[in-house]
Amino acid sequence: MASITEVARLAGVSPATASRVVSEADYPVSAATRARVLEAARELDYVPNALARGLLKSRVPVVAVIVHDITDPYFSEVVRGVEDGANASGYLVITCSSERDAVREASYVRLLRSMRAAAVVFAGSGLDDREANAEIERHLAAMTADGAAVVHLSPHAGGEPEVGVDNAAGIAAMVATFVALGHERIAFLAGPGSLFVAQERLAGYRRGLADAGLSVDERLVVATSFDSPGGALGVDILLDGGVSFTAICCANDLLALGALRRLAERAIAVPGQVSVAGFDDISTAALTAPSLSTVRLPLRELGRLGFEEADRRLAGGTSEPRRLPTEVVLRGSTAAPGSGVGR
Amino acid sequence: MASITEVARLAGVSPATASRVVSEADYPVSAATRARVLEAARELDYVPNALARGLLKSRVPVVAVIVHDITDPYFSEVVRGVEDGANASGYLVITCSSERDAVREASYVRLLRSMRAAAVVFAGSGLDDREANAEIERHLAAMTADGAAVVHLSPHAGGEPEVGVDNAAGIAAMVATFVALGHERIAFLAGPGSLFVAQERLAGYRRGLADAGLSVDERLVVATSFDSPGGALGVDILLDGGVSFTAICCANDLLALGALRRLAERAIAVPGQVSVAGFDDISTAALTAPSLSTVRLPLRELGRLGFEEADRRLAGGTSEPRRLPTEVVLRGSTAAPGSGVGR
DNA sequence: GCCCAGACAGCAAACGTTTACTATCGAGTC
DNA sequence: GACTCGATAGTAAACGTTTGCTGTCTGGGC
Repeated sequence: MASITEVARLAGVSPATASRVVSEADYPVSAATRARVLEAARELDYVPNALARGLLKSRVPVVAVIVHDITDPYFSEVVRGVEDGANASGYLVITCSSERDAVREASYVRLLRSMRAAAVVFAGSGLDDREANAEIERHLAAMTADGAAVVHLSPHAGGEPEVGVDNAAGIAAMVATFVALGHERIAFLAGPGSLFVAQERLAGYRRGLADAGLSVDERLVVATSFDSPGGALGVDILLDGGVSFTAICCANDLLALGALRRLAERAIAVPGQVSVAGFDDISTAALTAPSLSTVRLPLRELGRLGFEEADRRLAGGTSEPRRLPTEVVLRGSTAAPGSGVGR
Repeated sequence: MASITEVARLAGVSPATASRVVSEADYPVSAATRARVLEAARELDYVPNALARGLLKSRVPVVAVIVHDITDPYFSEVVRGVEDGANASGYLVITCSSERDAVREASYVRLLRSMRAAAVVFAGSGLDDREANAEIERHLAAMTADGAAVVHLSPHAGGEPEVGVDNAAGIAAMVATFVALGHERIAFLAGPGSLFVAQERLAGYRRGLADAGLSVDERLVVATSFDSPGGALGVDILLDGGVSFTAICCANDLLALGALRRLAERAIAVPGQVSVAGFDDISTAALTAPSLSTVRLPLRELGRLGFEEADRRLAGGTSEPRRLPTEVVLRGSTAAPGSGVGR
């Protein structure tokens, strides 16, 4: 591959001048010289070496997004949002999927540090591993000290996200919607208690019930994994527990999808007997039968704002934490209380 | 951030020696010296600069995956497969989403070239843009000449994929399954004719019918976009066309999901009146009601093998093109012919 | 007692840029 | 006519590694 030196030689100028032309530096170069350099660059199919450039500037125009699971629609939507912003600003986006393994997350962060990535955006909440988290914090500290930006989009061990979503308010709004429809016995599929987001959403459920003057029946709160098998399992636990309820509120859509499926398998009509609602509004939520009522999160915008926050920090700015609003979306899976299940 | 020079100074050795220790070079270093260097590195929280290293080796341990749309489960599953392989071999995976825009794809490839990525894996098939494709080819040529690996997982303008899936055989098998169930009037939602994959799948449909001694009714073949709105639109076109059929075979699951939804909206029973099948077996295919019969593609394995092929090429090896087998998965959306629709 | 090999360590060049500093030149200023 | 200044161009250092080459030292073989 041609280097700037060769371009300079072909154009009959010094590497410095060639560099000033191709990197569009703010430095005067005569029109004639400029043209000759450009022509030489074109002829040699010159593409600047980002490594050499990055080595000098100790930063490479890359923003990394760390997600729990790239196949989870929640995350891919956020990633797309980050890309929207980043690409418009000339950054490349690296997506790193930790598979919910803190050690893996740590090694990604280490690699990003070693590559001098300009920014790291954490899309998911923190994981549960003291040692790995300590390593991550060390790397992050070094990176920020070096001028890189770090942004969280979910609550994490270090505290509040710089840009986030009001999880608790969202769930509370869904609960209020159920109550308005006439439901009083509302179950909650909570996801794993170790996840910060799950904790916030559970808190929203409690708050929603409290706001409506209803008390929480702990037997109706079940914690499983954060995916559709977890939803199916949750329904089994609920049903086999025998406690009565007319609605199931889920901490995310994947749980709700699994719940819908298992309810169908166990011949329980939705929303005839039981209403179901999810959270996130992933694209498949509209495709199920019945279609899923849920709480829409502006995921793509969350990602975009996450990038913008990073960009602002990169430029030396700063700002207040920000919480994006959510919106209840009613579809086919919710209705006034039906016959319910349990005694 | 500490450099190897500082580590060397703290350990009281030369940078060369320090480098040989931390990079685990095949060069003798006395145990005592080694220990001192390691200790110094630990103390300074030293992390090697991947840019400097890459500049010297003119390669950075990164493999890039180029996808059409990161939110499409097909692609995220493939990406995960690539990650499986790459992470195990010490590579970082960069995911680049072209949004089906060849210009954007070209600028990604250019950036990857400038960053000296070790390998580029194209997950989706080529796009339709002569000029952008020419630029991409130029970059790719330079990269391969420089020792990088390029792997395609789908048919593209340059020819057959190095590792791929037997699309035509998969669709043909699905058609054969329909025929075995007793269907003779099988519609096909084809996706955009400009996509190579879509072309292969359409060919599979034709072959499947031919194998069964059935002729193709062109009025039952409808080309739309490759997503769920496309599926809904396709159903509308078929239904409004008034031509009779008892089954719909779709070129991918997203199409089938959209079709299922629209059929439900138009009160057509699945599989009571019409059977539906998809292609890909994305995870939501099992979550719909009725659950979707489809053809399972080993997407994750496709990604993993794609990485392995790249790895092999990086090591100077080469190999024959390879086609992965598919498998028909029967779920709730297919049955023996029902009353059908149309006259 | 001399020579040689092998183990170990350091020097310095090289990778491809960018940029602070210096040099040249012509034009305007007094 | 000497001086200053702005516009251009070039020189060389620096970013952080790796590695070929050149030593130095120790021990063993003769």
